[in-house]
Amino acid sequence: MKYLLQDLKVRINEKIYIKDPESSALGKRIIEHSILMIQEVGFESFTFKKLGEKIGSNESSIYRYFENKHKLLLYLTSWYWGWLEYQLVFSTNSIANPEEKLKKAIEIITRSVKEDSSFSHINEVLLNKIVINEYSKSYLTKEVDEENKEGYFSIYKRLVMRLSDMIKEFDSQYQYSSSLSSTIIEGALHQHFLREHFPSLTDCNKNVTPTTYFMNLVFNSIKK
Amino acid sequence: MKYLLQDLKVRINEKIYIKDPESSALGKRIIEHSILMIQEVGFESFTFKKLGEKIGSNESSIYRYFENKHKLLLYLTSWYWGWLEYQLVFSTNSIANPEEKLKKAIEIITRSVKEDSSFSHINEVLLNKIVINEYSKSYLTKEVDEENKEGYFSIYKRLVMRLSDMIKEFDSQYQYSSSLSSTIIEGALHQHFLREHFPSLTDCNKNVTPTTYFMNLVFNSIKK
DNA sequence: CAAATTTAAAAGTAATACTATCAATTACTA
DNA sequence: TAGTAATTGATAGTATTACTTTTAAATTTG
Repeated sequence: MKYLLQDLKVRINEKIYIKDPESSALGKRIIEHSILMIQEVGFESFTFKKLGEKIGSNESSIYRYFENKHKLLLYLTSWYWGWLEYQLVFSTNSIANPEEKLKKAIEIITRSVKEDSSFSHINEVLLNKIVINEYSKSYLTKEVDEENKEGYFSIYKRLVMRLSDMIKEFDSQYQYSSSLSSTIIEGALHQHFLREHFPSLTDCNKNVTPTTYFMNLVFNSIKK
Repeated sequence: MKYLLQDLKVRINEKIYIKDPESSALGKRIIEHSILMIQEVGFESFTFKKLGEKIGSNESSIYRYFENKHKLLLYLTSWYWGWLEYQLVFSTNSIANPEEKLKKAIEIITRSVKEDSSFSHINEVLLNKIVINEYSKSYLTKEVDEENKEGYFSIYKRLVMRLSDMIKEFDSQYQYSSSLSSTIIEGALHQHFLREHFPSLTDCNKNVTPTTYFMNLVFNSIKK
């Protein structure tokens, strides 16, 4: 898997950035250290000025890559969903049995990332944490409809639909495959968050993972 | 119901505010118009300065009630959850049958608020929309653990636990009542949001409500 | 090697998120 | 009902954020 991903580039909507950060050393440094910094101080306290200082570069240089930090968040989270989508497709592609396939899909989507693997400048473990803590903020805005029209969320939407399709393939009678798919993807992030910060609101802990819970939920609720 | 709620005051953790907004006319105007304004411009663009202008009062006067807009959001959402909890308890209290009780609970928690009812200065319909769009932002912060310790989320937690208890009452064998409860409460907000902004990611629409979906999900997944 | 592009540095602007001071108003209390 | 306390409004001020602009130096590319 590692090897296969080596040269994969996640394709991000070009309107999200001004200049492709993958196209230069500075761009890659911006991505690398923005992940470290957002994880460290949180998205609210994160600024381009601080990031500039950290990477020994100037604020204005960063603005030539991203219009603002919201767009950078869109970039990072799009990258994450694209990376996850790749894993999903790669791992389920060869599975013919719909049940097995769906099981594998849920496993990949709900597990937490524990190994920083394939991309030199992108730490997927931290990026996973950023998605858990910050992804909602990228769409819970007044501009969501415009940005959706521009296609800023298309990778995420494609992922939800892929899982939805697998649910339908497993049980063509089930009526809520899209809602269930979006519930799993969003709900998994939420359960990971609760496990960390509100343990009394979840049954997930050291032993029980969100994967266990969602696997049980899905396979009990459909195809009875 | 309306009449019964008339004199109910939702009890909010005293550390959330500096001065109780229920204790003065100005305080009530702050609450009333902050709801209108946050709904109108979104939480990010909302400022105490703008609110002051709107209500013909001074920025600094608002700061005497709330430390910052984050605390105000905590106040508003706590109030909402407290109000919802009251409805839940009131409506399910007399139901003895665990299945019926749970059904009623899910209905109350997942429905959208369509009538501005009981409190003169609080518009519950708009507040419901604010909770859908902004609630996550109140806990997806670096300060969440401290604030949780201070009890800022206790009403919400109590609500999740109440629903969790009802699930357990209905099926004592089910192992994930807390996770399921938190999934329903958070997931309902999410499905309402998707219905509005990402219709392709949900099966909820004009006819199918989040209530329909969650009712199906819950009663198929437990007590088989 | 020259031209084009990219980056760094510095300075500037408007808005945000407050804090402090003081005077005017209102409320409460003896 | 006068006196005191509490509340509010007005003004001003600070530090930070979220940018934009300009210019010059460095780097890349053809």
